[in-house]
Amino acid sequence: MASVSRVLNGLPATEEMVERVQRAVEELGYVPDARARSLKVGRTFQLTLAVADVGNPVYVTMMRAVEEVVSAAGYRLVVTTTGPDVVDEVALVRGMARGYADGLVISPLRVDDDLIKSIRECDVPVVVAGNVPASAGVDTVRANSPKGMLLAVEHLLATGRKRIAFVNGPVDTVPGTARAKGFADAMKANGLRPVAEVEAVDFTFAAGRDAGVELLSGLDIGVRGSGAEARGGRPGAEARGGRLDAVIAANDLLAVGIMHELAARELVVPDDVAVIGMDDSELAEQCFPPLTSVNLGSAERGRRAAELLLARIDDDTRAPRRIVVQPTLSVRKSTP
Amino acid sequence: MASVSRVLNGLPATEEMVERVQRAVEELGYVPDARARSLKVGRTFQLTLAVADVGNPVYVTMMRAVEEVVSAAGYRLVVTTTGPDVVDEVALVRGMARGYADGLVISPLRVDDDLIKSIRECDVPVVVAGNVPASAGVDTVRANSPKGMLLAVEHLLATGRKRIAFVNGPVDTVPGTARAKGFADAMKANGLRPVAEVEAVDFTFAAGRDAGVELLSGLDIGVRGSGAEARGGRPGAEARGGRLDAVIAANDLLAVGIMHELAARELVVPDDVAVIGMDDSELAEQCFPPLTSVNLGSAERGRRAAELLLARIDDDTRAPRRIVVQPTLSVRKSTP
DNA sequence: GTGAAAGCGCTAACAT
DNA sequence: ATGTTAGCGCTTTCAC
Repeated sequence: MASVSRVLNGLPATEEMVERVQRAVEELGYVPDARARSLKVGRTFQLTLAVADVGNPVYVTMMRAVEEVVSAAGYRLVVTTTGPDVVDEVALVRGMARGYADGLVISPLRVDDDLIKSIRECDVPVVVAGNVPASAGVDTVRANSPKGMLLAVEHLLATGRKRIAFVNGPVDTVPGTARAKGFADAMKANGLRPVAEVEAVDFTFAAGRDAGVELLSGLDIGVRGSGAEARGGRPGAEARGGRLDAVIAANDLLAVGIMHELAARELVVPDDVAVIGMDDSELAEQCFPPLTSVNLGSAERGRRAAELLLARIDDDTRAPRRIVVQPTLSVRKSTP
Repeated sequence: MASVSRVLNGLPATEEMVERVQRAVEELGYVPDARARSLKVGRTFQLTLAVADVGNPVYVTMMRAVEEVVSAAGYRLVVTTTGPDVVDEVALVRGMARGYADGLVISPLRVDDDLIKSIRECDVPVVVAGNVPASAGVDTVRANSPKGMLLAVEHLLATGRKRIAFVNGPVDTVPGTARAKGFADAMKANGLRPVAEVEAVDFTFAAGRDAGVELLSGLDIGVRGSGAEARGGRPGAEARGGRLDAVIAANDLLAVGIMHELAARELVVPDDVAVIGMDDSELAEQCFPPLTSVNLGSAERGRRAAELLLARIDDDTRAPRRIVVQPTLSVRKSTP
């Protein structure tokens, strides 16, 4: 009956009809079928957020922000995981054409032409929370990694640390490349040369530990007092060429992994080595000592991405926008 | 054209037809509409996992496990957040009748009659990853909290600690009540009385810190050497009635929050106070010192819940099953 | 303001 | 083996 639909959707109806419908709905426990509805009206009132790894706390921050904006606008948010491979990201974007949702916010770890093509051709609006070339012509909200790196390096410099190592994630990822370049530029701008650079296999805690092993054994400073102490120096990170003051990690999970390897070698953070993470996720606050971290604005990126998506859904003719969110530094005990 | 449908679904067709369809699909970039399909076949091939808080790492473990089982069975998994309120859980379960997915795994924080009713009456199969009364007559996979508490208490006892405090989450939650009872029983079984008990406002890190403040100021041992040291005792946690040896927290987030408050009072874990968490989440491994934690089998619970859901979808006439997963203890540096 | 009827895109049953 | 048709449950004309 069409009147049921009208009443349920708040269209004009007589008082009596409203009551009649409400009673019937109550009695039968009737709930309209969302699939049939969306088939007819062409909208699902669902939005999808796709992230690479639910275990990465940066996505928690982002999810919360997206959820807030999206639910305020009357949409349901569902989250899916893509994993680290670009083919799975592409499959997800292609799959959106099946009509699962009215829009997609995707934070891709790896980007290739296929992915960009799939986004451009996608039947539903897609906003990328991350960095894709301007030529791609898609809505994006990205962080300013280089600026963030500069904040990190200059903070270390300001607190008297010059011998800096960098632990990056895989450079074949979008954040990996951005941070590699950002780090190199930031160091150069300050007349510094890195003590060491290590590339972790991915952006996880376990990879951070492995990278820590590589970093610290590579520098031959694994055991406190192995050299510096004997020569009367402060026990700690002594490289062939000099001390290791500080480590910058490409995200918080890597930073925490490294901190564990430092501890395993009895190196104290921040006394022996300072550590800076990136993302300023909940983990930075939770870890011990609390981790100084570059806030790349994941909450704001989530919010802006969600807003962009809603705007795009509203009007598909707008020119693609590219929003950049500026970083700040959250200084904590790991770099006093 | 029905033949297209047949080819795409792998039903018998002539070679030529298959090719003809494939070419057309390729050219047009045709993707079948999942809404229309599910409207017709009555299945979405999507499953939903609902959790209270994406920021709680225990759910990360569970999500991974559920995802694995579910995707192996050819389903898409989507994750939604309910928040801590039972009314939102109820709304979510009720909403499932709209046909968003073929089944639901829900890990409810709070359970009331309304929720149980909504689950029983739900048009799609629901499996509860958590504890609901047997009388509810729903499929459940739950942890054995009491047994887990016993492992924790007996481990502390075996490592020479008797003066144990307990920080629980809200007792009006399912895990909160289970752990309160489990702790009380485990202590009694070992002839112990708790030094202190604190109820955090929820199962988060921030609540853990607040609970830590309450615990440590309540015991008047906030500052190292405030009493014990003066009397020649080991500096550390001195209660009115005696020392505080150890803290058991109802989950890892609370445990980590407490560890921060201990550190703020210059109490060293484990030397001054041992700490045990529950859930054995990734955070237990990541935190420092690494946290001894009761593994309540969240991965296995996720796996079993997913399997139960798939079985239930297959056959809706089976009697409800109630699976209990047994805990183990992951001993780490926080309780050597 | 309400009922009747068409149709969203797909698949399953039927007819060829 | 393929084309035709009905219908999944809803919303939205279109008459009245």
